[in-house]
Amino acid sequence: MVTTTLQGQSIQLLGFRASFGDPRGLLHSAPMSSSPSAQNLFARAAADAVARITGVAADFKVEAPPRPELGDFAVGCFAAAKALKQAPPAVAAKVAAEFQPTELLSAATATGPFVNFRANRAAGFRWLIDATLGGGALVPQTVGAGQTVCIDFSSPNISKHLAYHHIRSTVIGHALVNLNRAIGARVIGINHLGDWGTTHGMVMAAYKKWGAPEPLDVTAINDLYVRFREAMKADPTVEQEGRVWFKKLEDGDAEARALWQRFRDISWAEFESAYQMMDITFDEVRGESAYEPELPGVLAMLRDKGLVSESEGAQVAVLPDEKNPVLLVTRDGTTLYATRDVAAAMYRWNTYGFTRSLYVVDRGQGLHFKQLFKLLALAGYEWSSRCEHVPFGLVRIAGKKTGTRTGNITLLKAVFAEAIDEVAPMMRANAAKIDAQISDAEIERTATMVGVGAIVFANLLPQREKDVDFDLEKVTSLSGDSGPYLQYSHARCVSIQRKGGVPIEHATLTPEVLARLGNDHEWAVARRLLDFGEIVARAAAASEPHLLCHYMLELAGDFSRWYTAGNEDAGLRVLCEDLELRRARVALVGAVQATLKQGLGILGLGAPDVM
RNA sequence: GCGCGUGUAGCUCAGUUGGAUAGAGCGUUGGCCUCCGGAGCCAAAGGUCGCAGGUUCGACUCCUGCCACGCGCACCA
Repeated sequence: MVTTTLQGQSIQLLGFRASFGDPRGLLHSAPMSSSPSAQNLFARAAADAVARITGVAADFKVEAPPRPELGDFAVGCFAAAKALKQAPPAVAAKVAAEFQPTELLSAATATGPFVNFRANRAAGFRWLIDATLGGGALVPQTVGAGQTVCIDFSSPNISKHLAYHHIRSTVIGHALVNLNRAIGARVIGINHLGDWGTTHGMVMAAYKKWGAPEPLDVTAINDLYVRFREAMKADPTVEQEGRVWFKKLEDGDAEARALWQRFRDISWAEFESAYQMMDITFDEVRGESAYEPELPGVLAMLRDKGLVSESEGAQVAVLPDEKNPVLLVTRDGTTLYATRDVAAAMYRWNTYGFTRSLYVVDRGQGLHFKQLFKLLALAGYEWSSRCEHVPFGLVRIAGKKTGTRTGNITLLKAVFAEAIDEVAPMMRANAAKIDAQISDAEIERTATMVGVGAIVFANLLPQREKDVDFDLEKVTSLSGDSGPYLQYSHARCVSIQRKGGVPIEHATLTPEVLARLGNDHEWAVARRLLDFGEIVARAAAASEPHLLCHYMLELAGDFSRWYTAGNEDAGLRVLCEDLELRRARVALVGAVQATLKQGLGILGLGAPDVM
């Protein structure tokens, strides 16, 4: 009922939008650049000051000076200088000389071609305490408001385990879901299960041929597949049996359907147990099979538009400037995944009317998506320009490519289990050291959070397009740039607040209280927090979770330096004797904790209170 | 062969639409526990940013060529 209504609406929408022609410029430039509204107030004030004093209307780039002594916000005067036909240092000097302090910015200094602004620290602390502990938000919801983003991620094949090489799509996709939600977009996270195709015919043929031990599980099903591939190598005619069974499945044969359903159910139960460990859910679990009823219509549509031709017995779509055509129907008359992807793309458009439709799939399938989007464009769907392949590099294990086809496979859950084992003893040792009462069940839960977090973070940290070579020892390493380091920082924040014994309800954090903050360590932390919103917006726009990973490490580093400084200089300690000052500092710790928790949540990591 | 991607410290990686002295982690060396939890902090050593040209006031960043490695290129997904 609801679906019908939605579809009806969006079909109208389609016609409506189509009449406006190519929306690419508008639709792509908006989400792809971090809009000025993602910048914090202070950075914007700095850019405005330069624009006002120089009289040059431009959206000046604001960055952090290379060294904090220089200032808080830097604006280079290159563009303004060009417009005014003056030397950049002269323009910078003029801006600095004419600058009048405001509520947000206290000073401006020219250093060469740069103007370095200093924030009014009191205003900075006030703003971020309101944004984290009050009703505000560090991430402006306006950035993604009104956008609808479909994200196809994880999407494993049934009848196989969730293997380690699935982790990047799963983890990157999950982070993108959270990033887009964080900026206020409506997000549909989609698990496009590989539950259709010749492969599944092979599994059925194998099952009929050899049977399998009961109770049937994914291992047994996958063994059938592997055995079938072996048999194919020995006798190529065996392959035909698989094709026959897939044809039966597509033709609606009852036995084939029942068998397929069983394999699918068993597989999904297995996948779900792994997703649960990562705390991942999907808004839509819709396999390729779901599009099967629509395929004849899709093919007819493509034919009507003159896009289908025959080649070597198969039906293909020939694309301009492409060496190979898109295969739509095999010579056996069965469909291929490109056909189903066309149907899925149309379904998503008709159902959701997306602003962006992301496919978080490994780089090896770049050609497939390039051709898919091209085909959609040829078919007249201008919304194909809103579809984006979000590619990522290979996962290797000990330098070797992984995957079910290469036989080099490591189960995701096995990797998690090893990481958890690695972490658990330390959790127990720490529990004894900490005052808090911790039950065994709690320790176990935290060990899972930290072990899984280590693996998740390690796969998010490098840029998407880089290959990652998996090394268990390194991935579960807890020191340095790791998920557990972030989680540890969070636990320390909670611990300090717990021991603080001072209330930090937002209403009690008066200007007088916050005025007690101000030393360089405290400010370094605050200054970092001010960047959170822009980082999240940029990571969402670029579909690059690693931007947030690196930011989180820097935030945790700033925080660590602050509380370590208290070891040598008692005057810097958060839990100082002066209760008003203590309250102000604990509030800042609370702001850090809230931000670490939000950031960890976006990345898909838990934030333990003790660990 | 064609296409896509990657090349930054011994190793793993950052480097924000071209901008200030190219930064982290691991490892190495040396410091910091009567210290709010040492999964931490500080310091030192370590770089022809693959190579060669070009554009620019300015290039790790943009363009061209080359080299190395990886991946993809018709009936699997």
